[in-house]
Amino acid sequence: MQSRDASRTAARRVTINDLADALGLAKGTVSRALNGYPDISDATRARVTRTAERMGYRPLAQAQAIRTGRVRSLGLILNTGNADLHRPFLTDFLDGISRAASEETWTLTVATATGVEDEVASMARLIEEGKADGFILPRAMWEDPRVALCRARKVPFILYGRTGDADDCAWFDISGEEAMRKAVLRLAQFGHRRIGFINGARTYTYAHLRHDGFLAGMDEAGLVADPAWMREGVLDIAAGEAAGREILAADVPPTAVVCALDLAALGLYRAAHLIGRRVGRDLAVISYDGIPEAAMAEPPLTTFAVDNRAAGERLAQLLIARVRGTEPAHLRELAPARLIARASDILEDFDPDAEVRAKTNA
Amino acid sequence: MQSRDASRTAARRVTINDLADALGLAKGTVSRALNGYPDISDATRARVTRTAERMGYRPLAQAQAIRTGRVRSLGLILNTGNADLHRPFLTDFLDGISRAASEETWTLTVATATGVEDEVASMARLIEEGKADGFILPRAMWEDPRVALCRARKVPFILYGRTGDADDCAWFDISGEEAMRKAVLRLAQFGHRRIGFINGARTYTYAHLRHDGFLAGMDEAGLVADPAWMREGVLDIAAGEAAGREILAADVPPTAVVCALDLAALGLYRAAHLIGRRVGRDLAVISYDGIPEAAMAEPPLTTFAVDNRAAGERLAQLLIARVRGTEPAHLRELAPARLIARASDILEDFDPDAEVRAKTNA
DNA sequence: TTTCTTGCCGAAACCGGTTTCGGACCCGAG
DNA sequence: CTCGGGTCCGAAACCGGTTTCGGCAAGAAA
Repeated sequence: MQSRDASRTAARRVTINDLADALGLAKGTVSRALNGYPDISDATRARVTRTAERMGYRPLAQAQAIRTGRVRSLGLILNTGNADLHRPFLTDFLDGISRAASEETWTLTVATATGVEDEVASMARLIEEGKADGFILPRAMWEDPRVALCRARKVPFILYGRTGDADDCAWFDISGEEAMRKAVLRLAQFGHRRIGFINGARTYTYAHLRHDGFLAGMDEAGLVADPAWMREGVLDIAAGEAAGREILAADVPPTAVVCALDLAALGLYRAAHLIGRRVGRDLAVISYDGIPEAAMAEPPLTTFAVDNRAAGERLAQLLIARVRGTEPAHLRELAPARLIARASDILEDFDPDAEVRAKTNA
Repeated sequence: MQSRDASRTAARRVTINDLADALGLAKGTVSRALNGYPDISDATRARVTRTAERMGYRPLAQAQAIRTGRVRSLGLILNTGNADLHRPFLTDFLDGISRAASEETWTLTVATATGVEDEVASMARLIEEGKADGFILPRAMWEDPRVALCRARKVPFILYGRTGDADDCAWFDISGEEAMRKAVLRLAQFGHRRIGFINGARTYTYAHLRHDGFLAGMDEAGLVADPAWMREGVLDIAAGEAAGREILAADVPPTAVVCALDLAALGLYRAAHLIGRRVGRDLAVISYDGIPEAAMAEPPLTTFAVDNRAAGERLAQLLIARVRGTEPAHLRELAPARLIARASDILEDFDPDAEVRAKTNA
């Protein structure tokens, strides 16, 4: 009996007409009852919803969309050229988005692109075919062409990160600047006075923010940021190694380095290893991102972890609200990164005073 | 409520009615011209397509879908519980699918799930709301409930991998059995006679196939597979380490091990390290998957690499063909894995004869 | 010339929903 | 008893496409 039922319902789905017929109501009435219109009596509404449930009625998303203009789908373009996306970041992020979307019976439409212009083209296609109601824009850039496109087409969007001109932007971000500030203060508290900084690329907004955070921390600790210990534009391990070698080769090298990305820190590990300095003994490192490799590194890397699943969830929720009409100004959230204290930032035999003496002698 | 609605303020799009008006034709005629119906003159068709192009007309996907029953979207459910998906596998895979889909102006709808029953539920929802025309089912299982669902609902699907009862299944797979066979023959050629095997979990079809491939290779090389050197159900590094310790602790341990997954091999590295055996000197290892960590391992791991981007592309193409009506029997493809010979399988001072002597003496 | 094709297009139904509009019915006030 | 005002629902338009059906005109066959 079950199998016969299954095959019969598989052939034809339950439409709103079937429901209306079964209830003896007009299909418009059924629709209004289901969508919470106030001109339907409570008794009728209850009867409709109950029967709909019993008959297994599911409105066809695209049929609704044609009238409402909304497919209940979030658009996400993954930039293949972006090294970040190769990390587990992606699974968590997708899971968060998808989970929050499901909660509202929305879905996630994914496309990939190589390079920014390709990304914009993919978005344009999704918009033109009406396949997405809005977009999640990860890795916000300082000047973001994706934002320009959304503005021009008047398509809702939400940034993961912030952007230069964010007047009409909804966004969600992790406070990288706060993390960098805390990293500096933590190192200063351990007695470090010569603290370096390896930053990401300034095309992304986060690099500006983390830079500011680093400086704020230095300022607050009464320390001076020395350009000889600072590098930027570092996005992968190789670049991190190169930057690390430069910094560690300074006349007076830093005793601690803050990294804006875990990958940069992992590169710094290599650089230190090459010149015989040991992270966790001769050199303190605090980083940011919380990638799994950081825990596997030797010594395990102290880092500010980002919960990308939670971020994805929140982004999806905010974007749905945006599509439904909430003003962008009300859709801005900043969440903290969480410090995972491991072994890379505490030097076993570090003597601040020795550092002071060394500095004085020099 | 509507005036605040962000998506309603979007610029008005060019509809087929606008096109028909501009051309002085009936909208049905325009539709048929655009969709290649034979009862439209070439002259008219040319005029229509040209004007459509000029006016920037893009048919609204969901409006077409309501009549045709197809949204031109591929469904993909990512199982978060599956460790495989945490690897870069995912980015490449998504990129391949999305690329092939774009080629046909299809899109990719992604959902996530934890556990198999959740996965099936997510699929059901997408089907009921008509958000996907068919599904790509990665990591085919020997008995696959996702296949059961698709069969019951008569929804097209394609397997990445094979399944037990594949009568009406379209599938694409990499020949893991062939790779395992070649791995054994390669090791045998290097002089190994005691070859072990660490397999994945039998819930997945690939484990059956790779097991068969291993045995075929052993048979072909005139060698005997010893259960003492074989383990299965290994899906991550920890399990690989455990299996490796057991195998290497055998009375007569193997001189070489074939692994069905790189993660298992990486675990085996650890096990060998713990008991003082060194991969690449005392122990030969060949594996399968081609994850980036394999290249970073010490020594670099010889492995059969899978091109997941290409697989994604092909899967998308085959699924689209399936949705369009091609018989499943014509949609089955087997592609080879590519051997990446590195340093883990060639022992610097390996002496097969010494092995023979040792065996004889024992 | 008549009739039968054939090519080509218009008109309208249709898909499964949403939304607008108007009217029947009931109730209380005048 | 009548009239005004809510409540609640039916009917129909509408969304943007696809597909069916039928008819007109031109050319071919009789």
